[in-house]
Amino acid sequence: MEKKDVLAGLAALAQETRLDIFRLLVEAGPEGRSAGSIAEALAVAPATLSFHLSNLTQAGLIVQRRESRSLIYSTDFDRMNGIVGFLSENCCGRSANPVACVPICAPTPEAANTEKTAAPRCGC
Amino acid sequence: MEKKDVLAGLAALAQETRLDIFRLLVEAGPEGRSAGSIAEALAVAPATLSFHLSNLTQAGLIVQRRESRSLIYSTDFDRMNGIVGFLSENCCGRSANPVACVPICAPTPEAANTEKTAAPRCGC
DNA sequence: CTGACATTTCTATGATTATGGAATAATCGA
DNA sequence: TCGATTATTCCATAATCATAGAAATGTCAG
Repeated sequence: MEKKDVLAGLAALAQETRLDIFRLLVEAGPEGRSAGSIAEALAVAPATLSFHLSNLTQAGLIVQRRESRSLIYSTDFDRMNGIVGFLSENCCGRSANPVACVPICAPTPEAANTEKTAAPRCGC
Repeated sequence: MEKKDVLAGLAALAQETRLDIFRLLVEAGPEGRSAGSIAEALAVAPATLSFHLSNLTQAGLIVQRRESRSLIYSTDFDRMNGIVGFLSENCCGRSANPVACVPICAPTPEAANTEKTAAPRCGC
């Protein structure tokens, strides 16, 4: 994960409407939701929603697929995890006080087993 | 963790200089670094650095303490974890496909034992 | 092909943010 | 107290971003 990608992701999430959209899609899971359904749920004007969806998509946080006349959006969990991993990289210089930094973000043991290429995480 | 706090945190991190500062402080751990040391490491003008440090502090991501003439800054890991937790709340409607959302951010088993008031995390 | 629907792109406006020079404030050794 | 050190606040300028109306695009049913 490169810094500019992380910056784009954080900038995308640092806006109330987009944060609402993202959380709605996290909740929706892999099935996702249509643009119209999101617009209705959040009471946002279509043009405004489209602007934000485009922003989130360019940041790589969500992906789009077409289903008939609707465009369905869903979150890209890998990208999200990459951003979190970037923030905790080299935590405490990879040593020092474990109390302070262990919680930041470590995969669960089950997840670690099935994981392909995990980004470096702070386990200190 | 309230939405406005999460937004402030994300907005603070969504800026290159501040992201650099934050990561430097994550690496430094609980000991932290002085403003001057940060300015030198990142080659940022004092007024500009101060602006960004103030921003990060107001967002609650870093804390300040005085040590003689220097102001020492260090990260607030709890706040960081709260933000990550907020992003993954209600992941996949608390059920559904575990493959998709498990990795987002779950505390390690050891951390879970010693934890006081953990924010809700996505373990699906 | 036509009309209805779902969503995006275009465009203009108003609002927020980053930068760094200069001045100010806090701390400390002599 | 004086001067040096460390860092912040003030200020003006330049740049970026959010919003939503109107027009355009893509999809489909009949």
